[in-house]
Amino acid sequence: MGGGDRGEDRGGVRRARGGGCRVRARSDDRPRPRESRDAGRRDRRPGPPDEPPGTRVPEPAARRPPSVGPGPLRGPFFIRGGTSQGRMGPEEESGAPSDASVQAKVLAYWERTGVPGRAIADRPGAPEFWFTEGPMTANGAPHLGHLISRVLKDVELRYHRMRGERIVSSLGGWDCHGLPVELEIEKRHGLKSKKEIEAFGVERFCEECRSSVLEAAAQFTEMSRQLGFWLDYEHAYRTMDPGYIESVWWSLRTLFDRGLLEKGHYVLPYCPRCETPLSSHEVAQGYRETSDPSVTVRFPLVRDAPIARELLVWTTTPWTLPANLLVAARADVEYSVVREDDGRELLLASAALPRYFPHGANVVERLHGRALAGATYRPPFDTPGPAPGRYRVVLDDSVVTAEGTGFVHIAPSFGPEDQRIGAREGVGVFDPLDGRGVFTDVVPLVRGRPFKAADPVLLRDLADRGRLYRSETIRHVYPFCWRCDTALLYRAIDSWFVRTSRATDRLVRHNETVRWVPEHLRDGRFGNFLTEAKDWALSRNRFWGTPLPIWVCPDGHATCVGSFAELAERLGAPLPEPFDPHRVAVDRLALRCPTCGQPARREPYTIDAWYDSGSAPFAQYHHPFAPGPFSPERPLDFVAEGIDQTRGWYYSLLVIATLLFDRPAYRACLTNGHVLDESGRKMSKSKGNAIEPLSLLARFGADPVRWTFLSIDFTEPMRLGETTIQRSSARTLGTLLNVVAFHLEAAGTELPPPSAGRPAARGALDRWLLSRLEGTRADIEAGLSRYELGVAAAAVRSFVDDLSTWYLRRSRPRLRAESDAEDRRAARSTLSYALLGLARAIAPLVPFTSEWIVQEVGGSHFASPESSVHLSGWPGPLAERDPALEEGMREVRDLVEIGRELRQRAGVKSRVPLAELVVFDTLELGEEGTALLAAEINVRRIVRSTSADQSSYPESDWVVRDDGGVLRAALPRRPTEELRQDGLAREVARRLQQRRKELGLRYEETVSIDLSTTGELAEALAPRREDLARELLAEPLRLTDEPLGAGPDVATWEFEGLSFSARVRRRAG
RNA sequence: GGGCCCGUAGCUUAGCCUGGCUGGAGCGACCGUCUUAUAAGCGGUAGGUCGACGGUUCAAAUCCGUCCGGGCCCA
Repeated sequence: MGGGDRGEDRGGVRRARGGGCRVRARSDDRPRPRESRDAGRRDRRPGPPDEPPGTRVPEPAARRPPSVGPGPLRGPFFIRGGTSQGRMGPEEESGAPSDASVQAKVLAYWERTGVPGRAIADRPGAPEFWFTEGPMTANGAPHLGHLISRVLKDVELRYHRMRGERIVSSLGGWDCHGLPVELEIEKRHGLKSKKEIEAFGVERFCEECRSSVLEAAAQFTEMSRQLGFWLDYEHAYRTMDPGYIESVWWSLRTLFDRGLLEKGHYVLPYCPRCETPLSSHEVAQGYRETSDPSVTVRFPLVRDAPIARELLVWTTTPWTLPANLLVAARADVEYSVVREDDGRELLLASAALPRYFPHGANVVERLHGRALAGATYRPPFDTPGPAPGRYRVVLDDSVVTAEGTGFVHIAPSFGPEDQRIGAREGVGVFDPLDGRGVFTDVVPLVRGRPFKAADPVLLRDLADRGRLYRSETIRHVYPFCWRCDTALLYRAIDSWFVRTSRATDRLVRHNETVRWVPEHLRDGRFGNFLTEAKDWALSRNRFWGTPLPIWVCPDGHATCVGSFAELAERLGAPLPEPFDPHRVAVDRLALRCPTCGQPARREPYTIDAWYDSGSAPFAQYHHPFAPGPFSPERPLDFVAEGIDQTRGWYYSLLVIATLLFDRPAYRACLTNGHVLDESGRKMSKSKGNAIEPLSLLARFGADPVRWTFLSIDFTEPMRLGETTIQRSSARTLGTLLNVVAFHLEAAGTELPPPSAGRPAARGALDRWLLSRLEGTRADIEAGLSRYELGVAAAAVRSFVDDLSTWYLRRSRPRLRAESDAEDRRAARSTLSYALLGLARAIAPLVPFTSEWIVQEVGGSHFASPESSVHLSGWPGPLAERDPALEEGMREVRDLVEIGRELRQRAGVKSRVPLAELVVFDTLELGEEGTALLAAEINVRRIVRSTSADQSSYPESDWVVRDDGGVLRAALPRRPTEELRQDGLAREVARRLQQRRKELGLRYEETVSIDLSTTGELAEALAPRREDLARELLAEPLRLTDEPLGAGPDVATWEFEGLSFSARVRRRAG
């Protein structure tokens, strides 16, 4: 869409392939041009582009960032029914995979097996979810704004697809027409004006526009591919296609017949460089602060009196003074006559006196505006020449005194109010500018000067003639062309209008039915805009756009053509084959006026490209000329774009739906804020702080980027940088990947089979995890159903946290070979089940990570498309919720925290066991809860006490947690001697484990250990030698009091005044 | 000049609609800690006029008003 890439460079990477012309008459069934077929076939090739078919992606290749930037044209990448090429070879050795390697692997799998095409395949008969992709401006390079709204759309579309719904439609879309594209071509050929374009050749110019669009589309498609944004790009709609244009014509004809499309001569914002008027919503995109003259000019009254009187008139546009025809005053405003030292008298509003005479003025008379009505004056320049009624003071209520002098200079060509007043007074118009905003011969003084450049010359002339009272410069906000950044001017011009002002109440009413996210937009920014809706200036004096299908005969009868068939009929001849309904081809066609029979010529306009994009819901189906699922009664269920589209696509969609079908355009509207850099500044190429989507995706992978957008509040302006992405993705996605990696490694070949189903979990920890899993699934479902994506993300974050820091932490021994077989199986199947369930529930959010988990934990290892999570349905309830259990576990975890605090206060490290923890008056923890608590804080037993009597726990022997007089728990200050020795053994074991790790030993590898120590430590170790050996997988573990001597495999440790040394050796074999 | 949004610890923020528990949490800092998944986890410490002022109320981060600051949009 047009609004997307304001301020971005348009110098996209140019690819050598020319744009094949796809244009043909609608009856034409010839195959597509070669180029797009080639592009398609390319991607049909199995495996990643750089690999021969069917080979495994080697590790190093997976670590390399996916290729971006200049490269071969990829073309549409979602090919339906792609072939499967067998499985990918064995899994990586060990350790958690990086996001980038996950992404590369999953992407290759999808493209090899055609999963995306199958996932988005049409499902006739299924419940429908109506959506339309806002057509992307096929121009310039994608930026972060494109990226984020595509993430939001993709999440919702995936969710609804998983629910079994039929997405109407899943087509991608390209906004092909309009100034952005034209500017690109102008730049490429150094064209400076419309005249030069005409000399260049309009047909050739349009042809270049067309191919430029096709080239730019490739970059956007690549971004979507890397992001995992699944739409049907192969059949993407394009606003320049003949069928699309015919649908737009049909809609314009409908409006024309209803009297809602009319020609007028009104003052409109006008870009002198582009030589075309702009619509108010385009102007809205281009305001910025600038410096302008602020001048006050003397307008001498023509009067029959000895004392000269002069009106003071203020303006910020001196260049409009040569077009002055009237001065407006207000009847009920009081004006003062101020006598100057030289005897001349000045008139200005009394309210303006402080601004002009801060130190007081010699006011000789006061009068009201009405007394001045009809007074004549000498104009600042005499260019327009005399005519009846000119150069008079007229009265108008639009005059204000908050700024200026209370006298308003009226140039009917150059302002909406001016035009109205001029028309009322019948003084005609006078426009001394040509189409480029350059003064013509009628003002010799500034002939040939662009309007702004005339200011200094005109001011100097006024000063020379003593007519300039005051000249200053002000900073104020002024509109500039949103595309070429030229200062706009307001001028009267012929234009075709869509009469939106006649539908204001319906626009407002329809908007009230929309679910806006964030909600405040409905009645706030967007709602306000609707209530002041002005007529939509539709026509553009340009080349590359949908031609306005209106022909006018010399008598002024206008004929609006609503289809190609009608055009042929009115032409009395078949249309040329192939027919390209763009300028030149269409301009050539002269109709016979149906009213008077005279030849009629087409109005030489194109239409606002925003009208094209607002027609997308029906025009993408070539409605009403081709059969399709579109229904005039049904609004879209969902659209999502950036906040800038409140004045862009959201608006044009609503206007067109209202005028054409008298219904809202969409039911829900998800809107994201702008992306700022890390210090809160706007991103722009010129500032060098812009982040390119493709490089971002290459560096971090799609899911970390997606996750970041979902985790921050995307409805407000977002600060975003690399650290933001690193942090938010490491925290949740990184943790999740590590949980999976741990599970896979610990389970090894004993990974539960994929068909295992819901485990019959008996243990509290397992049941707790499943209960939490189901709660999470339900929260995600609720969030996505209400378009509250942040709610879904928060639920995932909290679950992953619990999964990692509590379930896995407490289950590590169970998951390894250390526990009994049944418990081990229970833990593994529970974890597998939870990971697979979670993966399905987060598939819409992080499709790559989700797919990887399902493939690896599910055991299908990227073998077939059938196993893809994205072809599975949205999960129903995954387990029983058990609120009491969740609450009990909360209590256990609270007590763990308390226990740790008590340990810290007692100064006893966790690895030194203590005899007991006494807990008071808490929930029933159950046997398992008690065991978890005891294990986690390393006490031999938990004692539950109901007598909260502090005196039983003297401070000399106990540390006590006391919450405002209520005892929670008590812990002995010191271990018993035996426990202390246990602790010492732990110290030794911990250090030797560390040593094992340093030596790079795997868990199951056995070692031989010679351990030398004396005294207290030897005493502690001797009786615990067997346990120690088992734990360290040491065969043998030899204890000695002889020094071990030196050697590279001997290490010595000291702690708490004790020391030992050990020789740890890997056992051969 | 108008409209909308935002303002809570150095940073990111929850809580505000529907007033009441000691204003929670994450990052960062510091001290300590964890028998080997993690850029991790855990305990503790420091860090808050909840933008300012006024009002309503027994009670205000929360409701109302005014103002200040920032952002976006419009004129």
